[in-house]
Amino acid sequence: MIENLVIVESPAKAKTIERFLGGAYTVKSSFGHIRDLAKKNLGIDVDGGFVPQYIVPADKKKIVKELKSLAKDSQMVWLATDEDREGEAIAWHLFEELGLDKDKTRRIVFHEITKDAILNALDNSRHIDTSLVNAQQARRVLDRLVGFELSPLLWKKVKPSLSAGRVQSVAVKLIVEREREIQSFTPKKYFRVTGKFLVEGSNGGPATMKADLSKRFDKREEAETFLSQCMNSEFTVTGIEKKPLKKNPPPPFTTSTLQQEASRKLGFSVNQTMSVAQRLYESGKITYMRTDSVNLSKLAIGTAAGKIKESFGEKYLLTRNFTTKSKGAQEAHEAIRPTYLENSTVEGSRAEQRLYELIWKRTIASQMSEAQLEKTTINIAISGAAERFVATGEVLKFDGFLKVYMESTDDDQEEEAKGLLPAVNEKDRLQRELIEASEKTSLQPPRYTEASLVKKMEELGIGRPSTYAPTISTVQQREYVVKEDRIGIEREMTLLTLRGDSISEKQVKEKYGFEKNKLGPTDIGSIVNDFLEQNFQNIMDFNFTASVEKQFDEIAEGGLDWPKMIEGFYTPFHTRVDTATQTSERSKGEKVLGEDPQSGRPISVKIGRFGPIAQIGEASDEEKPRFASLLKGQSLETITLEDALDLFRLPRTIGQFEDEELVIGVGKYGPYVRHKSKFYSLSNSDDAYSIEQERAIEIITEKRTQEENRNIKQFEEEPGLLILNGRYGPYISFNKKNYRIPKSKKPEDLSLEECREIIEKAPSRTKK
DNA sequence: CAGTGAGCGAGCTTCCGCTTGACTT
Repeated sequence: MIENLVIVESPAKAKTIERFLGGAYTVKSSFGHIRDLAKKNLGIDVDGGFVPQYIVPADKKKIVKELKSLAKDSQMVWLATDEDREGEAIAWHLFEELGLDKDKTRRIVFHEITKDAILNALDNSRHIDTSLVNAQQARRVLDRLVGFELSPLLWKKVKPSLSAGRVQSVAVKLIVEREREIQSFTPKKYFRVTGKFLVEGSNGGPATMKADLSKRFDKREEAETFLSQCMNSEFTVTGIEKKPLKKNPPPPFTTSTLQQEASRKLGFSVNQTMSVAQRLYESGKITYMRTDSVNLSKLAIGTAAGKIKESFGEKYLLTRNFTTKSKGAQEAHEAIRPTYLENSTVEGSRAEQRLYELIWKRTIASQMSEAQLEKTTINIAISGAAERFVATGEVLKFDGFLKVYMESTDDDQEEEAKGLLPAVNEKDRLQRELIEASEKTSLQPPRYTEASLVKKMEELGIGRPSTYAPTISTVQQREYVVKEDRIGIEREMTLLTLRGDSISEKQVKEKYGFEKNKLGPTDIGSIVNDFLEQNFQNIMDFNFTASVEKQFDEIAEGGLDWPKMIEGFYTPFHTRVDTATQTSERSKGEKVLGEDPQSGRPISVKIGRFGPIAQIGEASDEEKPRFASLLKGQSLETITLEDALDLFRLPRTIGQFEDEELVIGVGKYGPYVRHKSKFYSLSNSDDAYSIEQERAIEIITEKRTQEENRNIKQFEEEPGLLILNGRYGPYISFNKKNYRIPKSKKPEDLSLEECREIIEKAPSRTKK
């Protein structure tokens, strides 16, 4: 007989709690939800008042069986699932599925895993909150209806295996809309003027002071006129202003902010962040990593305070509580923080150590005093001109929390390092060293990163901490969205410099549009988005989730009947699905670009069976249409008639080499040159349309020498063992497996014995 | 490795939100 059975959601949590409670309590976990809607026929009896059909999924049968038998032997069962909508529902499903006795079941909740919080929870048990459970059922049923009615519609109208849903479809929409903003963006050119003035430095020697002109010029002529005006001007300090500035530390991490900072500071993908955090959590080093709360337990704040005093002194200590600002936060857990704040570092993999350190610093910083800065602004008047120069500088008076942590931003524009300004006095005449007018362009909106998309979704109240990473993966798996690098372009900008009595001109190269690991829509992504926008505007509205959430809240408060709410949504929704099924055409993103000058037949693009294609002529024509696949980086939306025509210029013969033809084409793996029926990939900088014989031969010979150099060493006794030169340097190849060569050894000097030893000692790859 | 681009009409795909492994490379 068990005295007390406590059921929580997470096994790591169960372990900790059992330690706190001791022998009279057995703590087990449900591993999340134990029941879900059946997958057949929606899993909802739509006509019978939206009655959900719940089943225990195959992978949950074992745990349900185990819990059931434990519960039977227990005097009291404590349902200690999270205190939010989902947690309440899990408790209810447990109650139902385990066949619990109402008199021997208690519902308890706590927001932090501390001994006090848990003991306190045991003293304040309650019953299952049916209204809250109903709100969850409404949420679940609505998501199923949307997902399982829209997805099959897409299979019919666009392509099999596609999907749509309340969350993912809006995530894709964000990406599609941003891309369109970028495509329709016209950069504005302007000239920014900066001046450098000679002043006396702090050590008495000469120094320069940089100042920006208060005005930008749209045209080069205006900038030039201004520079020539300055030739004879005097520059006088007309005002010095000093302002104190305070900076507060950011709140401790939530899932979303952790993903953002790990992306910016450590270059982690959201998936990577979550799996590293999971390992830290499982080994007891951090608190739960899926949370929307910025709250810290009293105990944690106390430990942080002690650590701060000890390491930095009382001056650096300022404890505070943060409150959440994000929409729909349910705050069932604490913020993400180290379990033991006294440990500033931990053991583990490099990734674990780095992420832990980030979490530790952020948590500690959140309880430190504000940073104090002094901002200085110096105004400089120009005789004979209405504009003025402004120099700004920031001096750190007291570092406060900045001693341990500085938050990063997504801003691509580099903040110029502003330091201390030299000491100048009002009415000082400044000597001009030079004045520059440099051409700039306004920046296009940035594409989303995984983490900045999560941030946006959180702002809109779409998705939950446990779903951010999976959603980002889903939209990429469906091929609605791709994560890729954009090389950008290099362009020339004009730089005008006034020095002495002359103005010189220079062309400066500047990179534009370079982006790494950014998200962009695919053609399918855009087509699906437009199809959904056209037929289901309400669901695609960024406020859809917020408005249904409001209704879920009413259900949770007992003021609204949940099947009624669902009916109100479903009736018009289902009608729209029916209409779209009957009336809307198949969406292939077809678009006529113009006419083929040679044949006069129309040129169009669309999604074909194997992806986007260009087409000359129509299927109904007597003469069959000609087809060509679009190249990587081209899209239905942006391809021009010229680009499409170019596609039909391949394959083409560009000359001869060793008595055989050189043919340029584009295949599944990109552009290639074919020679003697062998294929050689072109490099990124080669252009399939303009590449010439000479360069093609170069590519071929390069590849040949590379292949010759591939073999470093071979052994007669063991012909299957090779020492090869690969992309990442020399390695050993044996039995289809590759082995790294220790840096201390020279690959060409290795003996067979040494090779065997390396193979023996190679770590098994399944190890974490 | 380097192509295809109609529809014979099987049987499958799909949601969001809770949780972890069990699998590969």
